[in-house]
Amino acid sequence: MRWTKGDKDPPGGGPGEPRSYHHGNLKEALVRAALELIAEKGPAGFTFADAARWAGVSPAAPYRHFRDRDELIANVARRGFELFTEALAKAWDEGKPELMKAFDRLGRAYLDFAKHQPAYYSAMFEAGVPLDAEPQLRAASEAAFAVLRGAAEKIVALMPVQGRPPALMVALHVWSMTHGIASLFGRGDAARRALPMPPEELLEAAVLIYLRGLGLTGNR
Amino acid sequence: MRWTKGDKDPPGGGPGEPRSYHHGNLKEALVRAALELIAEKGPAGFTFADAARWAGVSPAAPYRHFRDRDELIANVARRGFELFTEALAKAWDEGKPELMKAFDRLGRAYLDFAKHQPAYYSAMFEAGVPLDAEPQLRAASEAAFAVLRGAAEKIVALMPVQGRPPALMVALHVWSMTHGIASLFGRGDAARRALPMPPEELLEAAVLIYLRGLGLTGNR
DNA sequence: TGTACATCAGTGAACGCGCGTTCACTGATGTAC
DNA sequence: TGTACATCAGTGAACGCGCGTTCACTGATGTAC
Repeated sequence: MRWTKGDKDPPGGGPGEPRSYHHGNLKEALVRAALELIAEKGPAGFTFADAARWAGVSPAAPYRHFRDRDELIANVARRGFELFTEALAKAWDEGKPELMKAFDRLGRAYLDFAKHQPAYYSAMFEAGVPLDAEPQLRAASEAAFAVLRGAAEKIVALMPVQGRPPALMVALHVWSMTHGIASLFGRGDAARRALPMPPEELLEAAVLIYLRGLGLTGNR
Repeated sequence: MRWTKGDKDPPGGGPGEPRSYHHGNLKEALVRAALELIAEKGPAGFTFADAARWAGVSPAAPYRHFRDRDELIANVARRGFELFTEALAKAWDEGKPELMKAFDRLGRAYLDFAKHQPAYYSAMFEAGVPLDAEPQLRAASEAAFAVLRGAAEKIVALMPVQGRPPALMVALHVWSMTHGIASLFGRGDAARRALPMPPEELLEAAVLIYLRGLGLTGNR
């Protein structure tokens, strides 16, 4: 799931670099352009022509790779979900070595992604991309949620069978809380509010209180 | 805090209606146009000229009332926060007659606003309006949060002094959770996910579990 | 190894369009007397 | 009550601009023989 420029990329992956008549990697360059431009001005803040300009090609060139701007953004969203899934799965690491610690890592990984990949996050959650705008987009989005849900299942299994809450509900609660914190406070963005504590701590406290409410003491 | 068309409005408040040379209520009509258009196509989905067309005036007319599109949206956001504050305060009703029930009403009012005033909600939270884009915008936004915070203070006061959590933190948690649910599931929008239960119930369950985690039993 | 050819990614010029913004203007309204 | 005038909200024509999209084209690359 590479999204940074690799060693073997030909020249021309970024603005201003000289290149031959054929770009050689324009599709990737357009995705990178979209990421740069979204990060700068939001998902609505750039045009197809902007992306072409950023990649150093003529305004007609992107049509060889994407039908239109929406298809480009949907592609970015799909890649975003794939990276997101990977990041979450890595943080969760199947709950090893200790479920509660792993669950905390999972939440932090979520916030971390929103903070450090704001362009992907924006394309995934804020650009209004319909989930059927691109093959595999829905599947990629579901895969990300599946990590959360799998974690919730293991957490819930710590509880006695009677009164055990549905894992799906727990997953939705944690997702909502985390997404809410990420949206309201997670980015350095001028429209957001200031916080008296880092978002990671706000989230950690919330999850601890929530899990205590479910009857988990948090010390195992 | 009127935002619907009142009895005394002159003709011309909406598209297609005949009117005299002077519109008479163009500023309000432009705000309504923005709301309609945001609801239809999102906060980035309309232009200043669109708003003028919707209100039935020439494209130059809006300049008598707003410097540019951003000022129009910021105005919508401020009005949104004012309505939001009013709706939340009314639902909370100072915790009467019973704190827990009132707190539940507060959460529902939040979701209700996001659902039934998606255009305002969008302008307030998703349009990227800087809080200093309009006089009173920041104050209006803080007033809304103050309702939540005041409620959290009363809830926290139910607990014994030792181990009482900061009310600010509780307010932030509830705000994040509610905003998260509203963003992910709260609107009928195609980009959003389906839910196995109504968002109101999802929120209610989350808040109950959370408050239980704080040591509140929920039966008083 | 060299040559001919097919493929295909990117060019650049062109188009119609709608937007943002300005301007001198005009017509409705309100008010002083 | 009527009239003259000031005010001001909205007009409509105009402008430059950048966008999305198309098109016949061109030049680089790969491959069959």
